[in-house]
Amino acid sequence: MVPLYRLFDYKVAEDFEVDGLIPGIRLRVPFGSSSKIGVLLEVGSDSDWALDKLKVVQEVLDTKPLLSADDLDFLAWVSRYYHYPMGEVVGYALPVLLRQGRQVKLKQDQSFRLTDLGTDVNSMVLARAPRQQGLLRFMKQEGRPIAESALRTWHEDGKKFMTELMAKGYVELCDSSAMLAKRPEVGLNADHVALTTEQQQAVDRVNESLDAYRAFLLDGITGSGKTEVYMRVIDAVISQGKQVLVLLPEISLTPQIESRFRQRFSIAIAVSHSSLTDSQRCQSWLSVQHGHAGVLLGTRSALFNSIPRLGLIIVDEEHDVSFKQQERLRFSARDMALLKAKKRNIPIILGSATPSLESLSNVLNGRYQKLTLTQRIGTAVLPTVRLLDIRNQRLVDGLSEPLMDAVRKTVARGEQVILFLNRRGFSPALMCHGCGWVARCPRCDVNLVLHEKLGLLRCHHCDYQHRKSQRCEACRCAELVSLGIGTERVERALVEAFGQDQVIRIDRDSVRHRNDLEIALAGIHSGQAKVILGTQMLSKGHHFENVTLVGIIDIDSGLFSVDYHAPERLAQLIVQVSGRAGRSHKKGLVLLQTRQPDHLLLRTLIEKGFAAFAKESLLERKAARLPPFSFQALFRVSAVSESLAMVFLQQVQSFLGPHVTEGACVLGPVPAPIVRRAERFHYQLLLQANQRKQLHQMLDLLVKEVGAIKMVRKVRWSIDVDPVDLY
DNA sequence: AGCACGCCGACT
DNA sequence: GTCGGCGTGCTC
Repeated sequence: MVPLYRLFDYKVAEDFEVDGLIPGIRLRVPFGSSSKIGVLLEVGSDSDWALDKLKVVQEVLDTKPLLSADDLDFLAWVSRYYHYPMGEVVGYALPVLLRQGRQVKLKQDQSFRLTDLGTDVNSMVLARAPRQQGLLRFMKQEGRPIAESALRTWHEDGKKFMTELMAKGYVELCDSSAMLAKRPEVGLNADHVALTTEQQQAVDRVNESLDAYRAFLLDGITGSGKTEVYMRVIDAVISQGKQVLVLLPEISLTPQIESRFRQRFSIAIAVSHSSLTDSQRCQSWLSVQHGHAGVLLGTRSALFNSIPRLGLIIVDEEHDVSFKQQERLRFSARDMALLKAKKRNIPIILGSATPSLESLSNVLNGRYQKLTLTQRIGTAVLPTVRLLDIRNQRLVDGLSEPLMDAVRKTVARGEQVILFLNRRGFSPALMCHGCGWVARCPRCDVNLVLHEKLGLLRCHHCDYQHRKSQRCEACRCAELVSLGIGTERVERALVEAFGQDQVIRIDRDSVRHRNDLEIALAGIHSGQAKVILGTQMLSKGHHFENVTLVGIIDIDSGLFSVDYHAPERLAQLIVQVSGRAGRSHKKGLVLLQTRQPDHLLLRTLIEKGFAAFAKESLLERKAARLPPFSFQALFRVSAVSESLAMVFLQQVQSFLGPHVTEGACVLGPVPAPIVRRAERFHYQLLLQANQRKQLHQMLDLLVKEVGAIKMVRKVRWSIDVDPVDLY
């Protein structure tokens, strides 16, 4: 598994038993001066290389393939689509331990059940061991065996307490495979929850086409019960003996869904995300690959798990940008999930309250079937969303008087406020009043952000930082002005108004570690903090009961960003935070500060909702003769010297000229961290093309061509394809 | 990506 | 003399 754009041929000894050579097995092979683990992709009798120059396979590591023909086909497609070395892509599909060539056995997931003694005994005998008592009660309540893996979600040390109970003779081990083979007849309470008509229709639609590819967009507002729909469909799929892949955008969302699923399904559930240890991850991978786990719940990398009996894919919060990996293999898990579903000929559900425009466009052109949930479950009321016209308003540190007034009133009522500002630091630019000099990053094409408290100027792209001096670095005069506002500056203003202990700031600077966030969230839940200020970080997955006012400090920058996805992201944010304000007991208020109160898209969003906004946006794009979705390829070119990088870029540009039909080539330094000296020169080349085929042809040619540019062999590139009209 | 090989400066 | 810095090229 090497990061090279080609494959390597090997031979085996003549008397070798060839039957064991099935694509997908691991091999140990000599490579250069060392040896490496490789995955067998193809078996053949000839080679482009001279046969006597081929080296001999050292060891066959598996008897059964770890990756099926389907998997390899999918990986090859990914490799081609993103122009990323096959070796690396295959590496993504295997957990670290297997990649290292280790022999790992799937540990049998043990299950525990009550003995007769345990069933009869009164749990009060364990009064002095509350945890054991709790566990015993839990098991009685469940009335079925509990798998060891499920025990861990009950309590961190669940296994320990179970061992104690076993020693006392209240529980015993039982065969978990027998238990997993069929669903217990005893339905769990969740099954008794009646579905709304809409939910039932959605479930029925999907269930009608469980045996063929079909893409569904489950468009349901916050609190409309999407998860319940997922669970019903999953139930139908696993009772056919098939497996389900559920992709979630972030780790923080996995535990809640995991526990809901575990309560609901008796079949083994595997989870996969970055905070597992290598060994846990490997076990989880194997349990899915062996077909033991019926559901795989994970973040974007779970897409690469080998899932032999895959029967359904669910992508929850499909609009979320974290489905797109922004490093190395820049794949979009959402797009590749669609591809996988298509290739396996199985249904896929994309769920969201604020679907991506790509999805909505695909609904319009008939490629996806839309399932809509409009009713909220329970009593939650949607808040009022209002534009706050700040034209001619005096802003103090980004806050207008009407907004501050609303904040004060809310706090006075003993309720909480969330304010959003998507910019960290004190101010996004530092300028000299005397000569106009602006602090800029020496490595990137961006302004440095002032972090006042730390006395630093920082680059938010590459983490470059240096001390802020009192004088202008160009003319040495002392009149430096901070332009624009960041969270730090707003925090200062809020602290002045409400006092230190009433205000809490949540952004990447204030919460460095996982624990920091938990402490901050605890401070919010306890009600001590009245005004919560944060970046996007705060907008996902957290529910605060007492928040009745949400303010977004600056929405205009989202309307006029160079990124043409910015308006929909803004709209998604607004809808998302609206779901956070005033739950259950009280109607909330969402205030949006803007100087564009008549902006068509904004008005549409607020008056008619997200669906109308999206429709309008699509029409607007059409009117502007923009393709609904263009391709963008991003090359990160790193070369040993700037002049070599330039040579490469010129070659590429002249080469691309005739192949790009529409849209410009943008050439320039890319903001990127400097890792090693040799990677000093990063350039990005942004391409837009109308047709996927053309772009791919172009990239193929380019890859060949780059090999021919002798001078710049050290150039490395990665290609980032923007969401496309895939199926 | 690793790793070897090879070419130059500064050390016991 | 040779140790080790990194620039260059190769991996079936």
